[in-house]
Amino acid sequence: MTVSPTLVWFRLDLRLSDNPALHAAAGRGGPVAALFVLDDEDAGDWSFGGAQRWWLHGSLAALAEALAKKGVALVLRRGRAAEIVPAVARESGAGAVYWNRCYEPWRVARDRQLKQALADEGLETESFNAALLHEPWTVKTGQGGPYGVYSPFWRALQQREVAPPWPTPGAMTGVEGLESDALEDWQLLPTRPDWAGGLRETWTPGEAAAQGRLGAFLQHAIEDYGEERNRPDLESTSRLSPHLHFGEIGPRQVWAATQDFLERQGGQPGKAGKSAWKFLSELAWREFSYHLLYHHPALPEQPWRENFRAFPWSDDEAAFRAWTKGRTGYPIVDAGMRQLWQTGWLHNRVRMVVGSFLVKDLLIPWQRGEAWFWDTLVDADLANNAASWQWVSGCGADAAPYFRIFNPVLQGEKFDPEGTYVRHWVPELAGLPDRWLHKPWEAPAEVLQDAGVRLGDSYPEPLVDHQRARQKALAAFEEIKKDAAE
DNA sequence: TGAAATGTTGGGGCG
DNA sequence: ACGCCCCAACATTTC
Repeated sequence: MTVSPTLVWFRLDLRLSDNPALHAAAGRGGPVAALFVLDDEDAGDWSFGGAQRWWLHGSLAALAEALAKKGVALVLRRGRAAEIVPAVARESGAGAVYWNRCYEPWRVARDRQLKQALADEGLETESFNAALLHEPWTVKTGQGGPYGVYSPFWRALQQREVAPPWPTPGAMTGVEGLESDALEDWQLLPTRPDWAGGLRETWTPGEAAAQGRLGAFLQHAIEDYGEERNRPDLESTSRLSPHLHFGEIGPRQVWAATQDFLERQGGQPGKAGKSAWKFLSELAWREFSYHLLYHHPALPEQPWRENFRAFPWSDDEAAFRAWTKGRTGYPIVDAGMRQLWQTGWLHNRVRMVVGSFLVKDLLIPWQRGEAWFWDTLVDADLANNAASWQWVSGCGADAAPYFRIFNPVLQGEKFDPEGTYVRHWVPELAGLPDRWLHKPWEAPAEVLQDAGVRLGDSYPEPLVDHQRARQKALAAFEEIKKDAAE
């Protein structure tokens, strides 16, 4: 008796290893069809941003090639998943449709309906966990609710066993004759202008590159991660975020590989061991964000702390534009915003600095920063992006206290002490001595002249005075504190 | 996963 | 020798 084909619907799980849906499809025994749907219409405000589209192109090309080697063609379709998935299931004669779960609210709602619709057509459906260490509904406090504070969440996570990764399927039988869009026709790559040069230089999308990143990190950087992770001038972080976002590598794989590293250390509580656990705790922040989003679907739009709805934001369009362009006059902020624009990525420490600056120095709503990051980050991830902006704004779950305002000068001096980061991304300041690099407006006129810096001309004057901006922010926060008390 | 303001301490200069 | 002041260094609290 022949087994009917299985349709695997790929989404943010663009890998063959540790892919439970694909693994189950291969194990079911019949032919396997693979589908990716460009579902912009379903996504509303949260369809893939520009940098993500660039990445998606490369990732889909890599996935198609890897699947082809296993005997399976990747079918590309564009439109509403609720129509396309059942249609491709019919076209392929599938008896079952498998996919890995996503946690964006719009996907959760859509997929639930879709699953019912497929079942109504008599198809077997099953969804799997490929994106998280643990499902959001399985991690509960002693009270039985979801965690709202990171530290106890992380403690709870450490008590749990992480499931091992699934093996990569061997050769499969494909389904012939399914029509597919051409990837090029989706026009995911920018053309006029082609702003993706820096992205191409910086990144290689795809599962193989993701594994390469992880391997290189474990080999060269993880030992010093604890001490150097906050240094944007060093290559001290894993840079796995876009690979994780698109599911080119899964968190269980990262967890398992890091545990292997820990075992090779012989379980010693030394620097390397502490660093490795620090790295895992960052993976747990990703997990925490996903759980928050799952339990609070309004996270990307609404402040978690409700009194922040009354916050007296400013709507200074010119200031927002200066921030996006990296022309605020604060070197560490500008360096970060330019790194983001050119490479589609930003060091986490600098994300906090530029985020604090937008929200607290410029008093611009965090949702605007969130939207800019959504469009420009290759790793733009609904859960991480929303949770992190709420964190830095002081309105999120377990957020930084509202009065925690980053001083961009001190942050620059502390985390870019030799100024290599600023000099690289803000070359017009490269000639300044270290002493003035992070605060050029305080430099004596002759120092500026020697460095070829003309403030207000070759490099902007500070957009705001940080000390005064800080006082304004604190006063604004006092306003909503009163509101909360009433 | 801050920074600034304020408080405390202790060494050294000096009358 | 002693008390006084200054102030850097560190600690605590406040925003």
